[in-house]
Amino acid sequence: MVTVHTPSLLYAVKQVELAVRSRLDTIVKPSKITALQYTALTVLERHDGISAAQLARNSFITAQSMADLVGTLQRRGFIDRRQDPSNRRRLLITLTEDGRKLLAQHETEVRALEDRMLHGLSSREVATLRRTLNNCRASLADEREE
Amino acid sequence: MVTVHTPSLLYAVKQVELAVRSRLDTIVKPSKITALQYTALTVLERHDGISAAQLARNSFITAQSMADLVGTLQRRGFIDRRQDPSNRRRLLITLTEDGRKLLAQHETEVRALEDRMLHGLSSREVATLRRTLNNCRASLADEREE
DNA sequence: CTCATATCAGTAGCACTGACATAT
DNA sequence: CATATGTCAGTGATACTGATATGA
Repeated sequence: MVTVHTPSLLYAVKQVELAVRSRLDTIVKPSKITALQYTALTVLERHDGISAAQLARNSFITAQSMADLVGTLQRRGFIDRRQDPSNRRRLLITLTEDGRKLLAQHETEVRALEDRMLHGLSSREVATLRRTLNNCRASLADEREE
Repeated sequence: MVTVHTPSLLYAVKQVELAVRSRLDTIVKPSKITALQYTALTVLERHDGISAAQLARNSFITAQSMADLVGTLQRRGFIDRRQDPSNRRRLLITLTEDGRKLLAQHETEVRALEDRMLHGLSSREVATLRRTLNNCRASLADEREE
């Protein structure tokens, strides 16, 4: 019989993400959006004027997949896109007022969700988690290691 | 200061998960399975004789969604299901020899992926990450807080 | 010409709700 | 009766490949 030692940390990350998505979906469901769409809006809030292609690279998915997501958010009126003056091929994304309202609408509950996730952890442990996760993300994104 | 506090840790977890899924999909693609299917097999390896319903609860998805995944793995011959002698309604899942072979086939690369994710972290930091993620998962799963 | 960006078309996997049968 | 498990049907999202057009 073949026995394999499974990489439990890859799974631990997945587990937390699954739990977060489940809870987040419940929170934003009244607004008829998904957890992924909500998360994309929070990214756009922090990266105003980004393009869909940049967003796709940042999210480790194809430009085509991101186009779907962005198209949905635009049709729903949560984002606007306008040509980059310095490169007419690029369409820069900005949140609309409706988009910002949507984020504000769920802000309290989402923050409570994060607090719940971090329940029982010291501020030092939270800081370490943040730093460690950013490190993991950077290591996985590093093209030189491919 | 009028700064909207965005829940950056929820996003940090999502980012790492996206990166892992992207890399893992590439690794297991030659076997014509997805990262999620592979991950499910690693869970079954550690929880032999679990039911699909239990697996669904553990993964924060519906029993119907899990039935899809389990059905695929069974059709592909990676798992078997047999009636629980103590409850004929339940179907207990076990890995087949093919399932174990599949896991063994990608073991080295998947372990390397985890090592890559943890690159630059001390063994102490890795231990802390493991403990912290388990804590996050437990806090999010806790029904009493709903 | 090459590269990046955006898009269209088609396909597959994933996850949901609702309904239903069966076993405890 | 209620509860848990499994399944079927239908729908929507997510993400992929391949092809195409356009601009730097």
